Amino acid sequence: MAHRQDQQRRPSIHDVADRAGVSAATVSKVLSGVATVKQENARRVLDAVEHLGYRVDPLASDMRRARRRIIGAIVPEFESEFFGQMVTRLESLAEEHGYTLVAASSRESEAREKEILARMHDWRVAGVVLAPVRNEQGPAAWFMKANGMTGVLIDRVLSDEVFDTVSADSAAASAEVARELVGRGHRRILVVGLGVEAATVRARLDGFRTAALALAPDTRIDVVLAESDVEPLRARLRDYFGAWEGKGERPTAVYSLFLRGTLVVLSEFRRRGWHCPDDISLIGFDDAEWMQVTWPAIAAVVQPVNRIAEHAMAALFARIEGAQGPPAARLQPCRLLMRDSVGPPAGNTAAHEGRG
Amino acid sequence: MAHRQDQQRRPSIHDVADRAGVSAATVSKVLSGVATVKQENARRVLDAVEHLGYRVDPLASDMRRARRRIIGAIVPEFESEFFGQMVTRLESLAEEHGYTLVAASSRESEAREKEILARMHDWRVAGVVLAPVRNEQGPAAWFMKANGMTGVLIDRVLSDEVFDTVSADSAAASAEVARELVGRGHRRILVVGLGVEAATVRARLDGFRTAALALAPDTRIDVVLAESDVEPLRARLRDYFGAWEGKGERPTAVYSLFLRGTLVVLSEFRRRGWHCPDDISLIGFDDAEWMQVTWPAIAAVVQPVNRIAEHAMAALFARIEGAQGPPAARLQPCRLLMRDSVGPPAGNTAAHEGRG
DNA sequence: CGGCATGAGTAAATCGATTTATCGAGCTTG
DNA sequence: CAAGCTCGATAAATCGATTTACTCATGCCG
Repeated sequence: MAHRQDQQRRPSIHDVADRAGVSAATVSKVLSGVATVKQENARRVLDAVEHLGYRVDPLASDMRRARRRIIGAIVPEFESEFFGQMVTRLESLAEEHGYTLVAASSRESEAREKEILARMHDWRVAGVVLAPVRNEQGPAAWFMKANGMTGVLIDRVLSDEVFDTVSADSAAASAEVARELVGRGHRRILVVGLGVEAATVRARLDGFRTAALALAPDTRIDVVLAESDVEPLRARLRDYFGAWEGKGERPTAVYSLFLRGTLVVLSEFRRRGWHCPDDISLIGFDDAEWMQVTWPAIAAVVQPVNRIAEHAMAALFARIEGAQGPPAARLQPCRLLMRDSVGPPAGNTAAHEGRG
Repeated sequence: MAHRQDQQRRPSIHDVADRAGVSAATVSKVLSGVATVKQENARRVLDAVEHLGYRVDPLASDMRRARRRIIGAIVPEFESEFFGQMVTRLESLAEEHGYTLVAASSRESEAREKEILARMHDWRVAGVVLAPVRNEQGPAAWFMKANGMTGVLIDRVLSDEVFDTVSADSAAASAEVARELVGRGHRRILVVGLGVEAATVRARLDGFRTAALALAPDTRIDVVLAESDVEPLRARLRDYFGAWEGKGERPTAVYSLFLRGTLVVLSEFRRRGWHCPDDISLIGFDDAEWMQVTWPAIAAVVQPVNRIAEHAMAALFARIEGAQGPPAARLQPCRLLMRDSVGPPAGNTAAHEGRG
């Protein structure tokens, strides 16, 4: 009668112990599968658990151990398909290992990124999967190092001398894009990139440039850099294409290094009345569901989201379980999805002038 | 010398107490802003906190109270813009109240939904924001009721006799769509809907039908229902339009009740070489960034994501703080974004009057 | 038979904070 | 001067589980 748990209070391990006529320690042993418990007692404990609907309180359970059964994930945003899928996959993997995933979005702010990390440190997470806003040199990664946290960096990152990194092989994918475009005869190509100092984005550009020039040294590559916001980018593109007005030789193909860039480029084409691939070819880094239904469908580099998530978690759990050795920098291959937006250069046969 | 925290161990409240020459209880009081502490001691405590870089362990701090400072959020998926934005906003709001948001995705499975809920119950979350897979009658909502959990239901939900609900006013938005289409002269309209028993989706259909028939009783409305998967839906649409082959009077407008439906409809148009709005008009429930850059831009109903999140959190915190009273069912108005995909019926350039 | 290993179980310490009950000092009041 | 009160501070209980250290049998062996 001393313990009544039928009201609001959830049953605790002591309620189970009382009902089974054993001590709390024994209950704990049964539930954690320690062998040194009499059959009879184990049965009584399990009966009591069943009857009371007892479930371990993960918070209390984690109290005693230095690292809790929680994995933190930090992504720049939840809104994109890429990070949405990423978080989903990370969540599954964490659960499979008996961990709870706590995800947070840095909203493209390094300050916030560090704050979140500090909070996760407060939570004594066992490990963190960090997709940094900029690159591996940000304050967040620094914080993780300074506090001896266990973590893995993904996506906008190439390698690090403390943490394992996993990302898409941007350079290789870009080289393949170069092969496709140059191979079809394009010699004037516009690359739309992010102004951010992300190592990955730089790799996308360099990979493309190197491969294109190797295939055809006379290839002329223009680069327009912009922030990720729609409006400034739109303005810069307008200026860029405006400058070609009247002159004959504008680019015959555009390679956008990031998703929103592809979106804005496409809408600029529409504004000018240009059609792919007749007037100009378009290919983008990063795929999205809508790209199949635009007219025409847009060719794209598909990032191996799932494989990145899987390798990141594998590396993280290895470190959590004490794996030593130098940090590994892993690159996952992308898939190039050619669609109707890419064709041979427009001006090859007849002069093609879009009106601006 | 007894306590050394400089190694790996984070400083605990006792380390702070030692350094400040007071007891742990006093430190706790200072940090929680209780007034009955001497100035001098408070200063010493704060100095020690500063010097040691002490931060409260939220897990330990939450141990004693029945409800922890955690809010759970469950959404069907992370990949869509809608739920991505939703989680982002919920996260901000939770943080503003000093709570941590733990988000999980049910991946459109009611079984998983219930599992997640059980886990959150284990975590003794203070409250849950649940966007159910189907509607308010699922096993998850039932579980919440059975366990006396505090929660708010959002999105695919109209009202509930236990929990507050917040969702977009689908019916009103659909009525407005009807006004736009019927007003432009459309009398044969195809509605593409989900087969799921979601109250909201039903409301979208009913709202549209009622309004359309009220405006023009001779309006003919066809309905194609499908699951959310792309392929079956594509097949059903192919069949539907195929049946009109040769016959003259196929629908002049399509209203899709969900985002992926809009996507598939558009790609079916493309396959048939139909162009919006000349050959057929298209408008969809739910907006996405890509809809501005398709050719033409697609008209859409914009859901008030942020407002839904805000009202949901407000209601939730009110309940957490003990607000009584009957559950409220709140509907947030949508915004209709007319774009180029909607025009007068094909072959009816002049008259906005129906044929009667 | 004494000594030692082994098996089964439990009391109590522990994790890091919060909260309750208590205590001592200083001050007022009858 | 004793009783009563206030203020500030603290020891100890508490939250719910895990783990350590210890007890008590029992069994085996020399």
